[in-house]
Amino acid sequence: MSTRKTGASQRKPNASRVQLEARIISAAEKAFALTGYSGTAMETIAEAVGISKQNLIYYFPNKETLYRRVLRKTLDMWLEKMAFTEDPDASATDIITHYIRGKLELSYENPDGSRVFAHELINGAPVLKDYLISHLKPQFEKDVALVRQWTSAGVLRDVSPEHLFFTIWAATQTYADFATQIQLLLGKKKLQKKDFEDAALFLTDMVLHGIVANSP
Amino acid sequence: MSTRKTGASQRKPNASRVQLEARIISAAEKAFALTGYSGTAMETIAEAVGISKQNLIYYFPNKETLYRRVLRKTLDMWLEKMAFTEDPDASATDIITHYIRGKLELSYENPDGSRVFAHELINGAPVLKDYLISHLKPQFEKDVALVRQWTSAGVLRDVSPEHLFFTIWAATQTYADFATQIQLLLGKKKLQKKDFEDAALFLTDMVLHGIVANSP
DNA sequence: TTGTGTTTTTACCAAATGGTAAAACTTTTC
DNA sequence: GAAAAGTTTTACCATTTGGTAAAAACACAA
Repeated sequence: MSTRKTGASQRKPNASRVQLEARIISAAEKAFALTGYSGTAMETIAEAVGISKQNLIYYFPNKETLYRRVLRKTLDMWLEKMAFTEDPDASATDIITHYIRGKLELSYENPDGSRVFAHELINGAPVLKDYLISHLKPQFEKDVALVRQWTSAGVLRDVSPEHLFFTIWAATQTYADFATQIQLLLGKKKLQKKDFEDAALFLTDMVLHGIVANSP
Repeated sequence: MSTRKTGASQRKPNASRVQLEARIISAAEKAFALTGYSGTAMETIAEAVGISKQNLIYYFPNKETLYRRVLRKTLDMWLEKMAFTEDPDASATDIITHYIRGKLELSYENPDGSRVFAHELINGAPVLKDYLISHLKPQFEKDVALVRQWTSAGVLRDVSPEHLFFTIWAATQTYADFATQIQLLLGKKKLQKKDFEDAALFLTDMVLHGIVANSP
C-alpha cells in the first residue's frame, strides 16, 4: 500500500491491452525502421513505450514475434492500396496515375513501415520470402499481364512491364527510405506533403509520357 | 637503406598487409550490407576473413573505423562514375543515357556497397551526413542547373530536375538493394548481366521518352 | 472479503559483443 | 644471429542482450 508508483511511467489509466499493443507495435516499427531487426534492442522499444522490457515481453513473448507483427501491419496496409487491377473500365493512364499516387501516399503516411520493409529486403527477406512468393508474385504477374494487354491494344508503347513496376516501386519508396538524402538535397528539414505532391506530378508525368503510345 | 630507428611507430606498407586489409574490407562490406552497422558483429567479419577477432582488431582498432573505411571505399567508387556534367559537347540524351547505364553498372558490380549505403541512409546517415552536404549536394546542384538549362534550351520538357535525379537514383539502386525481391519476381536465382541490360534499356527508353521534348 | 485471472515488477542468467593487455610467435634489418 | 618491428594468439573483461522464473500488485466478480 505504501509502495507508491513513482510516476516514472505514466500509464494510460484505461489503456486496454489492444491499445497498448498498438502503441508497442508503433514504437517497434519506428525502432526497426531505424536500425533493422538485429540492430534493435527490446529494451529500446520498451523505453519508447514507457514500460519495462519484461513487461514488453509479457505482451510479445519474443523479438521475432513482435517483428513479424510489425511487418504484417505494414503489409496489410500495402495490400489494401497496392492493388493495380481494380476497375475494368478505368483507362490505363488513370490506373497508372492512381497507382503512383497511392504508393506515394503510403510512403508519406507510413515511412517507417516502408523502411522496415527495406531493411528486410536488403537482408534477403528471411522472414518475408514466403509472403512475397505467395502474395506479391501472383499480384505482380496479374498486373504485368494487364500492362502487356495495354501494349497489345496499342495504348502503351512496347516497354518491359516488369521493369516498369520495379521503377515505380523504387521511385515511390525512395521518398520514405531515403528521405534523409532527399531532405538534405532539397534543403528541407522534413519532407512536406507538397514535396510528395511534386514527386507525384513529376513521376506520373514522366512515366506517362515515357510509356503511353502517341503521347504528345 | 635508410631504416631509421626513431622510436615512433614506423610501419611500412607491406604488400600482404594491404592485401589482408582489402580482404577484410571486402568481407566487412558484405556483412554490413546484410545486417547494417549495429547488426554486424566484428567476430562475424573476422570469421569470414578467416582470422581471429583480436587479429581483426589489430588491423582495424574498432568497428566504426572499419565501417567508415567500407563506406569510403564505395563512395570513392561512386564519385568516380557518378559525375554527370563531363563533356560539354555531349548531347543531353547522351549524357543521361550514359548516366543511367553508369549507375546501373555500379549496382551490378558493387551491390554490397550500395546496400551499405542504403542502410546508412535509412538510418538517417549518421556517419555520411557531412559527406552528403559537402560533396553530394554541390554536385547535385550543378547537375540540376544543367538539366534546367536543357529545359530552357527546349531540349527537355519542363520537368523537375530534382525529382528526375531522385527517380533515376532510386530506379538504378533498386537492382542492388532489393535484388532479392526482383529475383523472386523474375523467377531467377540471381540477377544476370542481361537483367541489368534490360533494366538499362527500359529505363533509358522511358526516361528519355518521358522528358525529351518532341520525342516521337 | 476473498478468490481468480491479469498485469507489472523484481531478480537473475547465459550468451554475445566490443574491446584491452600482454604474451608468444614471425619476419625484417643490421 | 640478435634486436627490432610486425603479427597472431591467449586470456580476460565490462556491458548489452534476449529471455526465464516468480513474486508482487492490481482488477474485479461472487
